[in-house]
Amino acid sequence: MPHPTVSIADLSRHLDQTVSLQGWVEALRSSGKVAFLLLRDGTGSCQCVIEARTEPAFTAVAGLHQEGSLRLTGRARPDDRAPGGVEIAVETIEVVQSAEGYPIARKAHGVDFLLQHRHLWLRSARQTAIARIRHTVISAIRGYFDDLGFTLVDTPILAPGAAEGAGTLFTVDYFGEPVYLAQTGQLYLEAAAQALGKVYCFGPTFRAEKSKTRRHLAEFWMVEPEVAWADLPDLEALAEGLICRVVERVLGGHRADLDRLGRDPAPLEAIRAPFPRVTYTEAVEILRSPETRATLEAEQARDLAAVEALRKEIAGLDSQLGQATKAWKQEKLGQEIQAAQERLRELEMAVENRPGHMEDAAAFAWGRDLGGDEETILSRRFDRPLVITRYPKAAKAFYMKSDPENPRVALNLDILAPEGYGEIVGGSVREDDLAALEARMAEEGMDPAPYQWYLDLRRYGSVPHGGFGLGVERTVAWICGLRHIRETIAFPRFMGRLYP
RNA sequence: UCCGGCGUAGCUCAAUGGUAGAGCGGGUGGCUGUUAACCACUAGGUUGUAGGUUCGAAUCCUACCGCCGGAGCCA
Repeated sequence: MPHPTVSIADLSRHLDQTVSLQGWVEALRSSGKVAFLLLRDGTGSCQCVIEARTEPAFTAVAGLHQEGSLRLTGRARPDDRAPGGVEIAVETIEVVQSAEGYPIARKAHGVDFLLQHRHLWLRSARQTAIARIRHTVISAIRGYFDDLGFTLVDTPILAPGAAEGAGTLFTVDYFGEPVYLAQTGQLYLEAAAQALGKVYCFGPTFRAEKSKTRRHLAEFWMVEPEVAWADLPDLEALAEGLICRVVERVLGGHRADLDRLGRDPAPLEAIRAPFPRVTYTEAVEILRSPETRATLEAEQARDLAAVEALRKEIAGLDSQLGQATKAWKQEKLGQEIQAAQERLRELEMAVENRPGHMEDAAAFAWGRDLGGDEETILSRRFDRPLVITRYPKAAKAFYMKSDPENPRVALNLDILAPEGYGEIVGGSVREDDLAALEARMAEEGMDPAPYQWYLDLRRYGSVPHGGFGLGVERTVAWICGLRHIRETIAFPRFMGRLYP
């Protein structure tokens, strides 16, 4: 076969040439005189035209189904009627496998069905767009730290004990001993930071929390930098630069993918340093402030108007439904109505809950940890990620260093993604003084014996240091504008889901 | 663990106490430079499970199972 095999992404460089493509059937329409095969190969999609006089190709295409695999050869030519502007005039087809009975149709499906067929769902245009963006997010993260002179250090996944709450860990049998799947590499990374200065780890982490929400997974990926000699402003700047770099790389290379996901790029274009920074104490004041009350009242008014608008929209769709003649158009309208009703339910719930949120916010007591509702209220007041620092010490982990200017608070930071996507970064300056750390561990009732190696880090050349973790899936969900975190990873693991 | 919602054809959904249906997908035939093509025909069901009420249950009641969302907790 003298013709070059090319990928669809490269097709525009082969106009008016005869080329071979190999891939899968994305869509197929065939008839007495002509067949249209939308071929996808992982790099893109291309319409391939098979005319009835082109035998045996025309007969062969009749045996194909959605997601059937094939090789074909034909001439690449520009045509305005083809999606993408280029199509293949097919000369020969080799069906590799017909894919009869492919279960996922080109229509709406329920989430559970799609997750049960996740191994096939991955092929869809939407899922491949997310996968490509996730890849860029990860490579941008690695590039950012590599460019800054960080060294990657892989930390163990099998860990002897809990760094934080032990109830949230998965237990594994380790030669007869119970050990846990790591929920962070941090403690090990602190050791590495004293060896190499600037380090990061990047791997899967595990939480056995029985959370069934669209923000939670039992297995997710987290990047954790740890920096010797760093203070809190250093960490804020490091995290800020990281998020900017990631957003910039996605915007730079994935306009078409974002468009395919229906993601408005405008909120992402607004992501620039400096991010707004508040302390926990200021956040509490913001929550209690009349301005927040006014913002919430404005949101309430806006949502009430949106509820009215949606009701009208649904009524309009209903009347269209009455007039629609084609059955499949009725079906499509019916699905639009359902989607609108779902949005309506969400809005109505927001409207119903808001008075309670307003009361909670107005009465928020210093010392409580910020809950999801408070985070949402705070992040909605800014168009960029919000950096919140210096939480009450009591609400935070034992290894966090106290603020020397106010021992009631820790030198920590959380970063909330905009648009209600929640916490994407959590980190702190670590307690580097041996006596203070031992005292804090005693307060928590921790047995110091298994932590002797960790305490050694304070005995031998202890320095100020700190780090943070950034959750990949939440970041991808935010950047892609996804309703659900489960789409951000190829094979999600969460309560009740182990297949496929 | 708690609160709320939902389980009907392979899929998405109708049927609100009285003969279980439609679209998509599958199959057969026709037809068209098609864009979720179109037209005709066709196959496809223990209405999640178990019990109860009733002349009669997809529909009402009870329990269980499964799924979804939220709270708590977190990235």
